[in-house]
Amino acid sequence: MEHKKISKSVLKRLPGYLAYLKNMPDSAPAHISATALANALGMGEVQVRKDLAMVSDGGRPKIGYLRESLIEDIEQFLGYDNTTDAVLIGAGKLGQALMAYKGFDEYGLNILAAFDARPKMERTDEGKPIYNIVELERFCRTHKVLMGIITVPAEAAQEVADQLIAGGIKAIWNFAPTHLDVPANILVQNENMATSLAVLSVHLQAQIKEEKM
Amino acid sequence: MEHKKISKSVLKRLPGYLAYLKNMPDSAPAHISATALANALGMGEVQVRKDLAMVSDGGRPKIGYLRESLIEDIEQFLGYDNTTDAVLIGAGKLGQALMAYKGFDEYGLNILAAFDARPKMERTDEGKPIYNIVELERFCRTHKVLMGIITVPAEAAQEVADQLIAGGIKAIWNFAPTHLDVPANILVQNENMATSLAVLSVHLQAQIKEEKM
DNA sequence: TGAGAATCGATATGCTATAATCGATACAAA
DNA sequence: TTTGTATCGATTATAGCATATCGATTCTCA
Repeated sequence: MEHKKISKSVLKRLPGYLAYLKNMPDSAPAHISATALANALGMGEVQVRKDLAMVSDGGRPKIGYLRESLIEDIEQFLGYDNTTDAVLIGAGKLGQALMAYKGFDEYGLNILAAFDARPKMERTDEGKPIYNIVELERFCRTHKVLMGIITVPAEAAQEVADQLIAGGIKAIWNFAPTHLDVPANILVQNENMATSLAVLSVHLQAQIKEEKM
Repeated sequence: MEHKKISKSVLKRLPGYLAYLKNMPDSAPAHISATALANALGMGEVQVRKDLAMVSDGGRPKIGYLRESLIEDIEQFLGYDNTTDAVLIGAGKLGQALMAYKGFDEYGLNILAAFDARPKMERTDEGKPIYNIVELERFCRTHKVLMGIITVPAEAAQEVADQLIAGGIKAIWNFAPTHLDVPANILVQNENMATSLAVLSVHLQAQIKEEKM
């Protein structure tokens, strides 16, 4: 399967399919149709079919997709088959929680080390090293790290981002609730809780208003 | 300012404006133009203007918006001015990290209590109670809680969601990497790290490929 | 007081994503 | 072998969103 240009919306849906497929019991049939997937995830069946067609060509009428190879195709497309190294900056509660999360292996993500302005310990509970932030740039360069995860307070985020970029990083996963200014070729993925909260909050307001009527 | 129908894309951008406005030093001018905002956040100026027009009408030519009242307007629109109560289920590392996050007050979110299948302590470090999950449904009903935050492992997420809904909840903030099946009037906001990772991973792959050429 | 500049708000255009439709294909059962 | 059905894949339509343009407004400065 060749890599075509893919839209971000499609890209964001793929992990959902993947998770569902992987969670199916082995006892389930070896084949699954786009229709079945759509129903299970509450989506339009056409959309699912189009999305799958972007990453795989194993779909057969009346049969569907072979689950095993579909999983493989999606994982390969998402690059989960070869691991990428990352560093995490900000060993606070959120940072520690991320370091402790086992599931990242599954996505081909390997957090090499954490950095902090004032490290409180030498290693995380999982045994990963925590360095002083002054080491950051050099570490990134020598280990050829391509991804940085920012879990520092908003005030410090921009500065950290600048150091990461100086260290040769190409992508930033930003958990700080602030906008980062970066060169065009650097990707910033904001994991901004504030935006999610906004959606929830507005929904709840509408609900309350409706109830009163 | 009346509440008009608003698209989700606009909604998701508002918190960005809000954060930027709030972070401006008091020494900055009292007025700010949509143009200035756009430049600061790296967006199109027309888009910013349209977004702001949805929630405020205080914009004056040559002057811009009065910062103070613009902040108020956005906050009111997002419902940050009146607090909503929430419960959190899953007092693991991520759950604890969220409980510890001070910033939620700012968004009008108040986490009343945490629940866990096997509580390891009676209170969080911040003094919020941790109850056994069997209490969940009753608690939600008696306290008229409208929002649930799910930070349990994927396997348990659906069951927790069902209990929340039985308890009368209207919105779910889901941190578990799985799809939740819920009635149509319940809003599920997925904070799915897997989707963000997918975007990052694909970007990095493209970068690597480019470099080799 | 009048000219100029900056900004807003509204309208119009183009694009992308989603949804709907239709024919083609492959298996199953008679 | 033939017919029916489920599913895929391609094409077309629709809708929503982003971008561009233009007139209207209001402040500043001479």
